[in-house]
Amino acid sequence: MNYRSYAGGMPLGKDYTGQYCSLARALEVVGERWTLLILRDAFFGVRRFGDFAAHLGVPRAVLSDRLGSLTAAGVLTGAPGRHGHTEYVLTSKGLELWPVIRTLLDWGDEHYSAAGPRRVFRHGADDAPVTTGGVCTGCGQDVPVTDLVVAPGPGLAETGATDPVTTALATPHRMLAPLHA
Amino acid sequence: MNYRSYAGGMPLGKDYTGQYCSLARALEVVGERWTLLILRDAFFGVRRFGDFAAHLGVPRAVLSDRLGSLTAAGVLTGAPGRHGHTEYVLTSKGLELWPVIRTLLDWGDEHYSAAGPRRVFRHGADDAPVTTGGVCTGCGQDVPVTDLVVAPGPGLAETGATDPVTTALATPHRMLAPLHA
DNA sequence: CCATCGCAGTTCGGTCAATGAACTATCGGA
DNA sequence: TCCGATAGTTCATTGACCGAACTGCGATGG
Repeated sequence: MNYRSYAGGMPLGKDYTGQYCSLARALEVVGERWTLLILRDAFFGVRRFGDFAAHLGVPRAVLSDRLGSLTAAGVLTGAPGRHGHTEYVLTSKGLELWPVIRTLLDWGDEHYSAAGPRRVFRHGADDAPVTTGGVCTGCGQDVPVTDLVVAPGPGLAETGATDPVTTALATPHRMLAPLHA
Repeated sequence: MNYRSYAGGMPLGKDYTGQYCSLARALEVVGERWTLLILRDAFFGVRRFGDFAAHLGVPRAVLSDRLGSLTAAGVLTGAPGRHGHTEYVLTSKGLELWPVIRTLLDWGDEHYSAAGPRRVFRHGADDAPVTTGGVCTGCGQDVPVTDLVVAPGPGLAETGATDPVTTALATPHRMLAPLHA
């Protein structure tokens, strides 16, 4: 059986036909090159095509394709924004991907960042660190991603990058808050 | 043996140069096509080249490349097995990827499996379900992946597949226990 | 001791996606 | 209406993926 029929075609050539596993289904949606990095930026508040392109260095054709696939899959929604430009915002289905990104991020910090985490996450309410599992070490509550603040960690190196996204992320920042207010 | 060496070049065309983020580093290791499915099978106890190939339907050249990359990255280790064949086993670094696979699996079950989870995970000691976060709903303990039992869930469809891995996974099975005893 | 079998991994030609640069389209404002 | 900024497309090149066939090796058995 061929699952190329979700929403008018799987993300180009990246399906896993024959795998009857929810991991395979999930990877058909978020498993392509660049996709999780795009979503990470979306969690950080990036909403505009040009900001994704500048921050990620992804070819514009690929970015266009990925934003379209994610929108078709219901992970992002393309709302008309302030100046007539489309704004790509995470849906509730997309927000549920946060644990995936958080666990991968932590694994990368653990094994590929000798100087410690590159970014740290705190509870906006009491500024205490939040564990991988999403529990605030201060108040003990389960913190939804909308209440998280991301800040530079000890392992974050100077990059010299000057794009708006990198600049905005150099200071603590509430997750999902749009970079362009 | 074709281990595309990690020193002197990231895994061909799959690097994310310029991204100073641990997510990008992690994706360079586990973000390529098929890689997470290979690791999922490794958690399920698959250790042999032919079993991976038969269960996943991945081209053998790609499988060979991925197993080599993962071994070079220290996620798998290639120990000589029973009959002179190499056995690919997860290292401790690889075991730490379980939360990543578990969260993705749950997201896929949630959104792409109307009949419920395709597989369920229980605590081997008391047979109670274990949450996404790894906590046993029976005893409340944090259950390491080595103490998990995976069993078919309500959403698991009949596939007609007859390969050894699919067959072995049709009944409850301790995670990481080798399929070929 | 040699033939055979099963499994591991490589080779190879065709196909398809990623890349990067240049180009076009569209909207808002002066 | 003209202009500048941003979004998204086109296109030739490069490289990864695919699938099938092939090679090589250790174990088995007559």
